[in-house]
Amino acid sequence: MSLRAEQKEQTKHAIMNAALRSLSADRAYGSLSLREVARAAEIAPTSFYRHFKDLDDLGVHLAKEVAETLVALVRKGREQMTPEKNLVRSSVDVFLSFLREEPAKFRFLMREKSGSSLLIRQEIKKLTRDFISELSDFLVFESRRRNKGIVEPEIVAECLVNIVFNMGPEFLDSPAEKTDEIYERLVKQLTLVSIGAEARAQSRAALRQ
Amino acid sequence: MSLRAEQKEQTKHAIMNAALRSLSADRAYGSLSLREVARAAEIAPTSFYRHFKDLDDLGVHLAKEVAETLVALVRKGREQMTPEKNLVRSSVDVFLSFLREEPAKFRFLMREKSGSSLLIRQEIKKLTRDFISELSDFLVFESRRRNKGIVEPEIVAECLVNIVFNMGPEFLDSPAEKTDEIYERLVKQLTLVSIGAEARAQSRAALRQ
DNA sequence: TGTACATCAGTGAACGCGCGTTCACTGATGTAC
DNA sequence: TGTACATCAGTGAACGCGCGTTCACTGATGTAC
Repeated sequence: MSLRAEQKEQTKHAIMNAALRSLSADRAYGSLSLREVARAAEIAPTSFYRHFKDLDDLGVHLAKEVAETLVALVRKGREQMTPEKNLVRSSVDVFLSFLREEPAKFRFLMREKSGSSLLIRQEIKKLTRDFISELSDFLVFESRRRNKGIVEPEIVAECLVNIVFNMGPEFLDSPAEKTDEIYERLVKQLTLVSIGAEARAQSRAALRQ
Repeated sequence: MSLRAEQKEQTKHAIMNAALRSLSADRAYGSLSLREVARAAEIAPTSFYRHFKDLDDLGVHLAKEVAETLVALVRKGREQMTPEKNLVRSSVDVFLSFLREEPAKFRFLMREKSGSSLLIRQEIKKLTRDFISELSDFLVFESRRRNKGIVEPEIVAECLVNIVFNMGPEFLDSPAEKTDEIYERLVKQLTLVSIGAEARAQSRAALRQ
């Protein structure tokens, strides 16, 4: 890549990071202004247009970056998985490390899931679908390894992802002393679904015999 | 109530309804302007201040109105419940009628749950807690009536509410021919949790014997 | 019931401000020979 | 390697616009006697 292209890429990422930084606890993406982002990225407002069509376009790129982070997260989760570890707890741990490392990305994801921009919402829907389908594959893989069956893994995966994502903001907003309680609540809810899935698989297997 | 007070109340509701109307599919509450709401309510921008401190204040009042609607919803659900009806399906039906009748209120609820205003978010958190606790009471009541146990009903209720609320936007955004598929997916997920809850209660009961 | 005064919901003009976007320009980087 | 030209990331000035908020005012409604 040429020097010029490298510098351009740098500025582009400076803009994206500036936008993420601006999305602190009390700001929705839709309330950011182009000038505000430019100021945070330390460029002239007009320079913004050299990299993105408008704020919507930037938002879509941010969503794609979040998607990449999530893909890496699942990979990390799979690697850290060992036969003796509790499936639910270790998955929650991986998710929590994501929350701690990239709170802004997670907030962006949750807020803009139902935010003002149609394009961003579509991108996030796509990313969520991909994440659910990854988890679904993983569930099938794990249930085989443990010689258990699983019925409709996509439904189970969607359920689990919903629960985990929904608890996320509560984690970020709560003081440190309450996170343990939320952690246990999250584990309990996921276990509930996991018990339900197992019970279903067993009754299905019993019928087959 | 005096004539003047009645007229004032009318205008106040005109403003609230105007705000809800403006929250169409692609608008976040945070992106509404005071002048825009005033225009929709057919009053002068300055008249807004006779009823609300600012847009945040209006948002909190909207959240309280949504809370009232939800309370009425639960009451309606309890009334429509008959011994022979499937618990999950009839609850979903009640929820869907709310979605169809008050789409704007539901969208407001989901969007501002993680929206830009702290005060509105707190109000919605409170309202959600109340709703979950209502459902939890109902679960206890129903499980007693059916001579079954239930373990940690609040956890189960929170789980169910998460799942139902999360599927809501998908309902509203999908074309009519896809709603049946989403309906079945929703029922399956809720059933999963309900099976999990039952399995847990049974194993708990077995241990006690 | 009538009168004189108080209240207050609703108003229109005006303010200063930050916004998104356009435009023509600069000057460093890249390219062709 | 040196030269002449092309590219294009970044810029500063300027535009018109809608915004939130203030203010002094109006006139219908309410109240006291």
